[in-house]
This record gives sequence, C-alpha cells and structure tokens, in this order.
Amino acid sequence: MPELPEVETVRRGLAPVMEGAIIERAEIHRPDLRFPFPDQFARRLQGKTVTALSRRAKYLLADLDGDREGGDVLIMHLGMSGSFRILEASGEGAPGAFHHERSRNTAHDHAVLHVNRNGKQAAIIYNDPRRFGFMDLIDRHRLGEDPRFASLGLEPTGNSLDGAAIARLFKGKTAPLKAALLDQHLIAGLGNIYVCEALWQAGLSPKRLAGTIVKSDGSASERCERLAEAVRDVIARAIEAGGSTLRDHRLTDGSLGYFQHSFRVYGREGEACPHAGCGGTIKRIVQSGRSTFYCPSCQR
DNA sequence: AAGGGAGCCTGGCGGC
DNA sequence: TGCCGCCAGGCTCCCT
Repeated sequence: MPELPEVETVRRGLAPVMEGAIIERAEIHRPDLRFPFPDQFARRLQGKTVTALSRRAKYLLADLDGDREGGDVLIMHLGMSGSFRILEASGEGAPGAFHHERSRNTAHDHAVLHVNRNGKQAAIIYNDPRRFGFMDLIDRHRLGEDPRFASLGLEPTGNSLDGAAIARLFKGKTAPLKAALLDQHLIAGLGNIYVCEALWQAGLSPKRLAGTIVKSDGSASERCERLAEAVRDVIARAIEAGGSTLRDHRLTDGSLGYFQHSFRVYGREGEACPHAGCGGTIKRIVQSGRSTFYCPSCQR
C-alpha cells in the first residue's frame, strides 16, 4: 500500500494494541522477505515490551525495552504490498482463542506477533504477497548511524518543508521534479501517487528539471513555495483520509482508506483536468520506469 | 557523481 | 475458457 500517509495510518491502527504491549511470542513462516529476517528474530522479540510505535518516512519503528539501556528497535517496511491486520482474542473461551477470520488469503502471512496488553491478547499479522517489505532489529543507539536512516531526507509533515527547504534541496539538480520528489534522501515519504498529485496541485510539470524552480541566488522562488505548500497539503489531507486504498488493501481493522477518491490525476489518463477552466487532458508518461500522470496544459 | 534502468516478487486485469 | 503480457503504492544496485 504504502506511501507515507498509508504507513502513518497503519501506525495509528497498530498503536492501540502494540504500545505498552508485551510480545509473548513471535513467529515467522519463511526465512526472508525482501531480505532475511535477522538472526534469532523470534527469540529476540519474545518477552519484550513495545514502549513506543513511531514512523520515519515509510518505516515503522517499534521501540523495545531491553536488558541493556536502550534496547532494540524493530524496523518494519511494507514495500509495495505489505499490510498488517489485527486479530483480537475473543472475550469468551480459552485465552488465545481468536475470532474466526472470514475467508481471506492467508497464504502470504509471513510474520505474526502475539501480544498482550493489559491482559488483552491480540495477534498482529504481517501479510505481503510481493515480499518487497522487510523487518529488521537493531540497537536503538545505532539507528542514527544506520545507512537507511542516516541519509533520509525531510519529513513532509509539519512545517519544516517550506519553500526555502525546497530551494536548498533542489538547487543545481538536473533530475526532473518527479524524480527529485521521489528521492527519499531529499524529502522522505513521498511515493508515485502523492508526487503526481502534489505536482498537479502546484501546477508544475513533472518533466521540469528540479533546479529550474530555484532562483539563481539559491533562494526560494514562488514555484518553490507553491510546491512545498502542495506537498504538505496533499500529505496532510491523505493522512486525514486514512490514506489511499488500491486493490483490496485493508487498514489494520479491515476498513478502507478513502483518499483515492481525491486523486486528481493519478490513474486518470484521458480524463479532463479538474482545474477549473483548464480544458487540458490528463496524460500518462513513463519517467524512470514509473507512470507519471499530469496535465500538460496547466503543469508547466 | 548524479541520474537512468534493471531487478526483486506475486497477482490482477485486459486483450486475443 | 486460457494464456500472455502488462502493470502495480518501493528500493537498491549497477552502469554510464
């Protein structure tokens, strides 16, 4: 599923059952996803308490308590098709008795965390057909030096992403705006959909070279301001909507996000540009191997 | 050294 | 109906 808004939605869904919960048992059904599960994965999780569940870019981070100061962090990435669902133990019956799941594809359930929070049991199940996702376990103190996180760019949430930041990041860049916005080392968390949407909202062509929206003295142009504003707005609205649901991906409680109904260009090749009075037609092109949807008439 | 393309996987869809 | 090619929300590696 997952760009930043979807991952944030997953985090919010998992937090109530995970934060403060003890992991009574963990199981994996295969040795690897995109990468091998770390050594002793299940054993290292067993008995640990999740002290906090946070997100950085498209990564979910579960802080675990530990014998030594700090403890480990469970890193989870959903790749292209990863999802979590929560099975809560039924009130009646023996402890650990779970509601029967309606028919559903469990063939790609690759990892399960059996948790207990204040006496309430739940199973947190990770499903990932394409297995582009992964999990890892590292010492919390080493998170900052970890290559996956050390070079990660700005979060597009909050106020840090403004015109000046865009100008600083894009100055001199000869990659197209589409590629620059997808680059996790510059801004972290955007993916194919939200980049298309933000560029449309900002009225900027995905093909325009990133450096060309920066003033020659390196300061922010009006285009930088517009882009920063559009990115923040699209991401904020998508989070509010519970992310986007494509295909049959579900949120942790089985419900659907609904931001996909707000797509203005993504997946809308051949349709009229929704900008009032534009009159253009949405076009699909391929940039660095990925689909780009945009309006050639109002995105310049 | 930055930027482009291939590759990693499975599943769903449209076309023939 | 069946098969085939194409496409998919990410990221890393390798090549230029």
